[in-house]
Amino acid sequence: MAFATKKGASAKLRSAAFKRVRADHSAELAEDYVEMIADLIDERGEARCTDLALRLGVANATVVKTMRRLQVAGLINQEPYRAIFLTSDGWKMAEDGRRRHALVEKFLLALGVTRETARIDSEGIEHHVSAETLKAMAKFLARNGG
Amino acid sequence: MAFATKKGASAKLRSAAFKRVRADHSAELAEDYVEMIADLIDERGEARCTDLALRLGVANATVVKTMRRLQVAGLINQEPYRAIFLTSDGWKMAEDGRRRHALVEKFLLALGVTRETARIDSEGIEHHVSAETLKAMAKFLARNGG
DNA sequence: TTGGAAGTTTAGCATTTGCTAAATTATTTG
DNA sequence: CAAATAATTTAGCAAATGCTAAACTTCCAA
Repeated sequence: MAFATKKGASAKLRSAAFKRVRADHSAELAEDYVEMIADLIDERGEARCTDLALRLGVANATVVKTMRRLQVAGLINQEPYRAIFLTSDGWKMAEDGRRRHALVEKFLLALGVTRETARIDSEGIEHHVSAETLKAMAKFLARNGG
Repeated sequence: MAFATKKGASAKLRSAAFKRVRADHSAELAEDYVEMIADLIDERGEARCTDLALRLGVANATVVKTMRRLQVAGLINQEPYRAIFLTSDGWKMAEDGRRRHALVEKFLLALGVTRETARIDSEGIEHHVSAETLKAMAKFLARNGG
């Protein structure tokens, strides 16, 4: 090591944040898919791969592959060539996501950004907001006409 | 298609947000690495793979591989077995990241979360905050003792 | 009831991002 | 200065996430 400075302890603390971000990313995609499946079921009675692909902006085959992973993860159920259903774990995740998403979006609106920006930014932000920060956002909303 | 509902136009709009998130993710890693290289150079005079690996919580070989990509992207310069230097593009990215990062972290603190949460959440959030939202955060800070 | 359009799946590929183990180079020290 | 220690690189692997093209089902309509 070129410069013998203290490290180790502080570095380990620091690295924890990055590890959390990396872990978030794996969960993130599952959450987005599951949330959208829930939306489709509510809006039109069933969720189909094609609709998912269209809304997420990915290819059909990508959705299919992801569905297999989600099934293995116990979040959805699907028979070949049939519509997609959420398991109870899936519904729980979807509803958690929706709640968080809605709150972040409302918060951004209350902060004064445009509707469009709130919609886009909340999509990226929602997965990285801890329970504590979420609570602080809720408190802010309560104070500022949520 | 099972239920003939309007789609297409609204779906394309919707999918844009997800596409932005996916695009953000590719940039995100580069930004984290570059920002940390800048920190190391400022703190201790040079940036070494080992220190990066320690702080980011990844294996050494992972850093090396990423360095090659960053070099191809024109963000860093490095001779074999030597320290890492930022190009001017690299410095620009690092400074952008630092500014955004610091602002988001201060904003979270002003919102009332603990120091630790602000540190961790800002790490994940900073990459998904648009210029407009950033400006709104700055305005909030100006009003609320930033 | 059957033929074609629409939807789904499979196969095969690429990239990113991580890992461990082994080989190589630099540095420090006895 | 040579041996030991530390740092770096290479090689080879794996998983996640994306793609296109081709094959297969399903379903509606003539």
